[in-house]
Amino acid sequence: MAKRTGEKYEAIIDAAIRVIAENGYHNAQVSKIAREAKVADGTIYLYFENKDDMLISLFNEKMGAFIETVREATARVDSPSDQLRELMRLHFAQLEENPKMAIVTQIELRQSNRKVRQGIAETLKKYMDVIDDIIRSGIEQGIFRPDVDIRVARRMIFGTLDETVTSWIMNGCKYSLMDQVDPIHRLFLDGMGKEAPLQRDAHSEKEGNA
Amino acid sequence: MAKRTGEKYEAIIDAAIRVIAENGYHNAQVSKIAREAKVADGTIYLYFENKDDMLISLFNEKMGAFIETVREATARVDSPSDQLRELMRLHFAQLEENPKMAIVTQIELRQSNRKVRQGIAETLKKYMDVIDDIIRSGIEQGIFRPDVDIRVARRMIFGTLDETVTSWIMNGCKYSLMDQVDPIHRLFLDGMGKEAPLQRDAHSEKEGNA
DNA sequence: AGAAATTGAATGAATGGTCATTCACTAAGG
DNA sequence: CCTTAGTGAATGACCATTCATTCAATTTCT
Repeated sequence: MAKRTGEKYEAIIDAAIRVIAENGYHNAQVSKIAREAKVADGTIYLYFENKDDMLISLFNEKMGAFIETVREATARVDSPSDQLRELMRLHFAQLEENPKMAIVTQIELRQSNRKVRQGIAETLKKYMDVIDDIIRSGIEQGIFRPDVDIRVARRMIFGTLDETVTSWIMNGCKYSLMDQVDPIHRLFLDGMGKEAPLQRDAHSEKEGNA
Repeated sequence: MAKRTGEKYEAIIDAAIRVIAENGYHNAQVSKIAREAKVADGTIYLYFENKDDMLISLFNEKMGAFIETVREATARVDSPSDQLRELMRLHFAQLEENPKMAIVTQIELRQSNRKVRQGIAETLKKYMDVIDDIIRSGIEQGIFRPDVDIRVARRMIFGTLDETVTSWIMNGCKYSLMDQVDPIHRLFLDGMGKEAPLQRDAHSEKEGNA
């Protein structure tokens, strides 16, 4: 029971993406997905344990492939700064190319229940690890400041990409995400502050505040 | 019909926060919220149009008050850099102080349907405006680089704070959010890159890339 | 080869459980 | 005695999941 491959397996996953993106999570009934996949309701249960399992598989299948792509692409680049840019480009490209997938992962799947979110979290963790690796080698190679906290930087990077995409979707996918790569990359590397060493040292020296 | 004030009104909202935080959005039945508020199921419909309306009111009520606090606090500070720090401190303080509220706004309410999210978006927009104002005056006062795109910077700021809080919750609220204020603030202002003007100019000068 | 038996993928109507919402009723205050 | 706030059992809509049934393909038998 619950085959995890085959023509119908993929047809169902792709249909689920379309149905969820078009109708929203709460209106994505199993029967609607089945109809879109040109399959009977019951067939879905030959390929997935239940609806949750289908959603988790959907995410892991697509996100897993994406992470592999990012791993390969960043491995082909030397500078961690460029690796970061490459990751951002792929992140945006992937979602810009496939807005329905973007809607599903950025908006709709976040409405899922605890179990689904747990199944998703594991895969997401792998993406975080890719980001961590880039930051770590940036520090080791002396490209990034040695005192950046990897976890803090990772949350900034992921949080910014995520918010950028969410906001893009919420505004109807009108502009190009790819145009944002360089401004964001610059912001990550150089910050928004004017070069003013004195001002900066003032903060980092006193540290404690009420 | 649908009074939007009174003792019970607040009791219901507070009960909803507790029930949703403890049971998750999908197990927060109206009857459970009513019981927690020591009120009959039907009473909820004297104060709210329907369940959605209750959730939207919950968010707007609490978030609205928070935004007002931030507005007042940042108005008492001159430097946009410190205004930004103040906003971050309040953002983290508010959620650290009230983890149940944090769970509801960061995790559970994101599972709501389209209508709820729309109701929420409007209030969230006001928060974005506060962030925009800080960035804008930072640029005007020459504290921030004149070429930062306000929208890009805003998404970085909000996205980072949001991801930081979500990650804090997902890991069981074990560490202090407040400790993150300075490292993040530093990252926003100075970036993660080592001071290397030559490297930076390389990017900003050529611009286009395949 | 042809007939008969077996398999199991696929079907989709029926089921059962869950909840948001309603409304006929009660109680308290003026 | 009338009004208003509050009650909670009953209702009805919704939907994931099940399972008896179909049917095409494959295997076994004569």
